[in-house]
Amino acid sequence: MAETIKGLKRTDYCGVFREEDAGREITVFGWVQRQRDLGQLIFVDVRDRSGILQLAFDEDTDRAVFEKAATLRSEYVIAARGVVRVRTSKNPELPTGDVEVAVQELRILGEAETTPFEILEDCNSSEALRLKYRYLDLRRPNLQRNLLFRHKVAMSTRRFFDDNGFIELETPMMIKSTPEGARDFLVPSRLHPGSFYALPQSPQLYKQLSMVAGFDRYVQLARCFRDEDLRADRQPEFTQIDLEMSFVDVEDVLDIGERYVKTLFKETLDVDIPLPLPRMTYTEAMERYGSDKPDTRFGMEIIDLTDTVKDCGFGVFTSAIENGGTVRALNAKQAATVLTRKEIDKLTEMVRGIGGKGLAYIRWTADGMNASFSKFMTEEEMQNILSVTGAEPGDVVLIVADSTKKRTLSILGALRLELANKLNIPRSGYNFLWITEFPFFEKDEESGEWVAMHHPFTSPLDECIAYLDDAPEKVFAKAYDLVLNGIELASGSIRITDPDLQGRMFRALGLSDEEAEEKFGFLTGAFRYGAPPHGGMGIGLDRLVMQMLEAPTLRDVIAFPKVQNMSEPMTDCPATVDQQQLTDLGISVIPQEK
RNA sequence: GGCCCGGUAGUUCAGCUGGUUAGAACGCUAGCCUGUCACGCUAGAGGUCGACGGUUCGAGCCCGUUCCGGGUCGCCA
Repeated sequence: MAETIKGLKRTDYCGVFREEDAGREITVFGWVQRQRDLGQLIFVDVRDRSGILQLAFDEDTDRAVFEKAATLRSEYVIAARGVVRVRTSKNPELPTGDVEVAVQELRILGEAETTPFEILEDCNSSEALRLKYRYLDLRRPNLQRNLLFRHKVAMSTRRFFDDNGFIELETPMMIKSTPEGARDFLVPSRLHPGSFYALPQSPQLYKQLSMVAGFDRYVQLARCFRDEDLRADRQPEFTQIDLEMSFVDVEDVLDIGERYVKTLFKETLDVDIPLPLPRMTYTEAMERYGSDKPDTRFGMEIIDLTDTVKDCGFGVFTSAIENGGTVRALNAKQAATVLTRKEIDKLTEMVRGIGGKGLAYIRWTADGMNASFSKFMTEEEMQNILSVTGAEPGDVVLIVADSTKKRTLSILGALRLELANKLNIPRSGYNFLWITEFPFFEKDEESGEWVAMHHPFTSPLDECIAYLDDAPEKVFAKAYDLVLNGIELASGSIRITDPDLQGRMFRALGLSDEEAEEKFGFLTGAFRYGAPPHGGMGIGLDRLVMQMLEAPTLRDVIAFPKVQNMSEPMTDCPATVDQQQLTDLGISVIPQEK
């Protein structure tokens, strides 16, 4: 039977005690990390969120207290009152290792069964098990640290934006579904059978309306929802630092964004981020790194071989070029020992898996040079490739040819990251990069139609408006992403506020006036009553914290995350509901075929 | 939905070419122990080898199906 807390008040957290506290009478609460019973002497490590403190029970301890200490087991919740004293044998491993508490009063506030896994810093139990007992997993010091750090990030964020005149508004969680983009989570309406709310993918439209409403600067630590498959860096439910500013252009938003990043990293990590952050246009990022979120902590940039090989004898290269494509390469410096034929075959498989036709290579070892296409090339043509790629003995040159430039580049972008992993290229530090001037439209590979790359409220660059109707490929957007070490951290844009331009935008995307009115009439309607020019962005808080802590997955920085099949192992949701609940909502569930 | 990897005590794993009663470490239980701190020592308990079916004299091991978990691609304006 557990004892009560009556009459006890905590004086300190466990982790704070040092030698100068000796002699103090204190009371602590916590969980038993470990009990070491030496017969006439018992030590108990008690743990709370601040750390671990040793309790000591010996010949001077009251007999009843001593006997109670003997019954303590791991993870019991206890209260201890006693006097801090300097240890006879100190433990340099522990911040509190110079002291211990001679316990005068001990209470067992809650007993504990043997836990399914040990509550240890380096727990090697499977994540599946730990997620089922997430409340135990969260007791581990590393997750405690991660979530306390996340709290500090959130506090620093709110302080920064408050200091800069932003107002936090709460936008609704039950909104109108707009089926463009990611799939919405739907919430049925009882009062309107057959009608549904959606959970927001972002507060986009509401924050724009708050600009129309005159709040001028808005920020929100906003929960967002997307019904798409999970990844290590993607959860269906996530938090965005969502902001919007009136009377600004691209420069103003980037300025706030980078001053925020600098302040945050200084306050929480004591890391200096030099400003201004580097910038690169989307086109340049694709050409150099084959990605719109390049990891710039290492080089290995993409090399253009199109001119070099356009007249060569290798049909794979020349036909790609003749079909409007391109030939590009990576030079994996000094990789010949790691990239054996077998490894290159694996890379070829990977390339095929992501839509490439194949992978040509030159492997230059001590035994000489071996190229997959050498028999199609003259000596001079080979030499040209070597000189353009800067190849030297020990290098492996990997070449992709494809009839579309975008595919060539993105395959090499993926290959570049794979190579960095395989070759263990050192990557450290925090490399921020703004990616600017995104294309406005992209061609859907299947339908061949132009679709908006961002949401349709993104403003084109001023000088591109002229091309809107006739040359969509020439239209670039006032859109920008913030990339950190190859991960997209933030994304934003300057919005369209001119109703005429917005109408042209919708038409360019194939939306009829009626459809546009039906879907977004409330927004375009608002813009007819005086809309300030505005823009903003959303910063992924979870990803930001994950990067700052160098955590391998988002699950390490979210208290109660979902797993790959979008369930939560602890509560076992989603789950079926009572038939009556469905009836009330006017919903019948179609049995799913296996 | 496709592909890859995995599933054996509470936990992490080992288990040979298919062959007796499936092992180890940690944890757990009990006893001993006055300076431990991953305490030590002694003893003990603990298993539907994910599930189903097949091959075989014999299956943890081979085959098929299936379930579960992780990663990845599709997807994520």
